[in-house]
This record gives sequence, C-alpha cells and structure tokens, in this order.
Amino acid sequence: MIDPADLAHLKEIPFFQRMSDSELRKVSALARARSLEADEFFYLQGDPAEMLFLLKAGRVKLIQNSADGQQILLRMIGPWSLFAVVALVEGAVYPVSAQAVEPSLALYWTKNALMELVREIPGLALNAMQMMSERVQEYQDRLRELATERVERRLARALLRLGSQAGKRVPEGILIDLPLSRQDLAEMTGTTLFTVSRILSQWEAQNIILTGREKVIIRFPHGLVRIAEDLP
Amino acid sequence: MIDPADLAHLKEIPFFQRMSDSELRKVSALARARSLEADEFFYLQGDPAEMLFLLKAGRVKLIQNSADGQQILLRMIGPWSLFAVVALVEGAVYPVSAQAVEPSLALYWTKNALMELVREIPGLALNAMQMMSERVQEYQDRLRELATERVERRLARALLRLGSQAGKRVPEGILIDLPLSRQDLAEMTGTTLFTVSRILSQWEAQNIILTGREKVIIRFPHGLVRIAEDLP
DNA sequence: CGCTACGTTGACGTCCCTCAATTTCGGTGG
DNA sequence: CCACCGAAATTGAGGGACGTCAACGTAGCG
Repeated sequence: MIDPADLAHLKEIPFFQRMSDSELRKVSALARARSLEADEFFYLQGDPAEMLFLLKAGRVKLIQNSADGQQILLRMIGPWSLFAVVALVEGAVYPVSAQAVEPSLALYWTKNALMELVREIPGLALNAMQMMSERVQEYQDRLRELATERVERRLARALLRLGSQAGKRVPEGILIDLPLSRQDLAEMTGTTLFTVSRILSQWEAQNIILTGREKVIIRFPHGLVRIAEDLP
Repeated sequence: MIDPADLAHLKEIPFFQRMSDSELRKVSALARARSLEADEFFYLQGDPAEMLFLLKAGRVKLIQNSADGQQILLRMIGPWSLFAVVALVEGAVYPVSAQAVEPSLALYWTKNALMELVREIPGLALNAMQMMSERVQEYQDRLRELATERVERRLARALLRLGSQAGKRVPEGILIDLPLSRQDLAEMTGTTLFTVSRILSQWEAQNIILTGREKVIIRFPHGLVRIAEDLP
C-alpha cells in the first residue's frame, strides 16, 4: 500500500525514527489509503479513535467544537505530517475533527494494525510519546500566548508559523499556500474575522503583507517578527 | 524507598496500571524521595528533563514563563499525581517550572531508572502515552475556552475544577484546600487579579461563594455551574 | 451575468485592563 | 498582647482593545 518512493519519506518522520528497514516494511504493509474531496472529514470530534493518519497530499484542518457551537482551528496539517496520534491510546475518542480543505490523500493504520505494530516495534510507543510531548508543549505555549498577548502579536505569530509550514516563494514574497479565510485566521488566533480583517488591512498599508481572497503573501517577514516579538 | 502501604496507592495511578506485582516492586525499588519547603522548586522551565515525579504530600504549581516575564499557572498538582512525564522523552527539557506551594514530599525516578523501567515493562510507554494524550485534550479544551469564553465563565470553571480536585467539606461549603491568591486565579484563567477580585466580590454578594485571604469556599456549586454553562 | 460567500469599513458598545488610593489580614517582634 | 509591617485584597475612575452589528464592496463560480 506504500510505494517504495514513500519509504524514503517515512524515514524522515519522527514517528518512524530509528526503525530498521524490515520494521518499516512491516509498517507499510499494514497501511491503507483514503482520499477525500475538499470539505470532507477524515473523522469527527467524539468518534472512537480508530485510525492514525499520515497525510500524503492535500491540507487538513484540525477543528475543535464546543457544546454551544463555538469552534477554534487548532492546527493545519500538511503533507507528510501525522495526525490522530491519539488512536494509539486504548479506548480514546478523537478530541477534534479533521477536515480536508483541499482534495487530500492520506495513509492510515487501523487500531488493529497499530496494536500489532506497537507490539512488534519496541521504539514505536516512545516515538509516539515524543510527538505527544511536543504537542503538549506547543499547546502550553499557545495557552500562555492567548492568555497574555494581544491579537496583533498572536496574528503575526500565526502568519509566521503558517509561512514556515506552508510557505511558497513567489515573486511578491512568501505565499501562504492554502485557502485561508479571515474567519480561519480568527479561529486560529482567538479573535473575530473583523479584527483580523482590520489588522491585515493595516499591515497591507504598511507593505508588510499582501492580501487577497483567502490568500496572504508575506512581503517583509521581519515586519511580522517585530510585531510578534513586540519590538519598537 | 517506597513503603508497602504506598504500593496500594501506586496501583490506583493510571501510569502504573496493568502492572504485575513484581513490576511494581521494580518500580518502587528505583524510586528516590525528595522533600521541599514551600516556595522551593522541583525544577525550572528549561532545565534538562531528568526526573519524573510523583507527589506524595503537599501541593505543587506548574508555571510557564514567557521571555518577557509574563507567566501563567497551568495546573495545580495534588498528592498521588504524577508530574514531569516529559522526562520519559529523549533529550527533552522541562517546558514549565514546578514550585511547591506547601512543604511537599515527592518520589522521583531519574532518567536512568526510567530507561530501565521502560525497557523492562512493556506497557509503561503506552501508559505514559495515555497520560499525555489526556493532557493534550485538556489543553485543547482550555485553548478553546480561553479563545471563546469570557472571564466569568473561565473563572467559574476553574473554581469548580479546583473544588473537585482539592475540595474539602467544611461547615460553610466546599473549601478549596490550598493557598490560592487572586493573582494565582488570574494566572490560571488568563486575566488580572483585579478582575478576579471584582468577580469574586460579586459572587460573594450573591452568596455563591465565601472568600478570604488566599481562600475560597464554594457555598452553592450550582451557582457556579450556572455561570460556567452560561445558563439563565 | 447574477448569486453567493468572502471581505472591508464604520459606528458603537462593553468587557476588561491599567493605575492609584485605601483597607484588610496575618504574621512578627517588641 | 498589641503595634506594626508587608502582602493581599478591594474599589473606583478612566481608557483602550476588541467584539458586535450593519451596510456595502468584490471576487469567483455556475
């Protein structure tokens, strides 16, 4: 289910680090593939966590909803990123929903496959732990940000992060290469689309960025860094 | 280093779940103990993560600092809770600081001991993963809260949580049994001590709570639930 | 070419932060 | 035991950041 060219990619991923070739073959043998159209969901928040995914192509949003319909956008997943690591945990349910924002293709492993892999590959659980601990740290940082910093800084940081994850060099600067509405940015930074719109307009006037419909191009990253770091 | 009475406690802790008695003995054999006065630190944010702790007595604050001196209070640890699970991860540093708020006693395992345990007890890494995934979920929830809810709701929720974790029945209601300043509550909920003070005064006037210096007693939990759930 | 979703901008309100003045509480030492 | 000190807490005034709502552009798509 994984073609040989993919094996090289697998080796780059922290989750599959320090595995022998035979272990990697085992891993690929148990993988399945699933492809989704834009706007379809890999899974919904609250579903039993039965599959672990590795995105091969496309983009995926991880969204969390509250009981009263509020939602936030926790992260954007790009190619060769793993998501739904929670599937490794006994009896867990997905704590977020995963929605494709473009036509997407993902490899996945079912619960059974994962249990087999964990049993046979001793380092796997440790690698998973490492990923989770990075996630914990990231969320701790973002909690502090959200609790103590104002919208401008959070938005600047979000754009820089997106730029480094999904940035693409274009003549005008660095294009954030995914469909990204003002609403999306608002849900990522804990504000409203109006505030995002105002701030982006202001930054555009200062020539820090270039905006368009569901599009942001960073012209002077350093301008954003200055705002993110709260410098003069 | 662990007396037999403690073994019974260990079995209750998710991290040590599904272990044989011989494995548990192994675990206890490798434990060491450390006791701290109030205000001392078990470790500081940024230190290499070399020990995993299990609090036996006392209270510990987990604090995160930003470069510019802002800080938030991520969680309060009570007896028989594990903290610094990140020590299981290769090369990690502590992402938060752990400060005793009372005289405290903790068992700990060093990196070496942990590596030995992980090698010999296959389920350990999975248990750790489970703890971490719970932590990830908790932080995701709190991110959404912080991003979408106003201070009153967050504060009500924080008090309810503290009440269920560290609540002690007293004649007047449920006492949150730890020294808890307005500043602490502010750092837990992402606001200022002034706002906390105002809200608590207001709730006291409505007879929902009783406050004192570094003390909160919940008289009518349902009043807080109403606020936390945003009911009429 | 018109529909729809996305985006912009203004006016207005409010939640909450900031700062200052004052009070209360608890511990300490005379 | 009381006086005193410092830390914690309260309260008020004022302002600013940001949310809310409405009206109006605008781009993409059928």
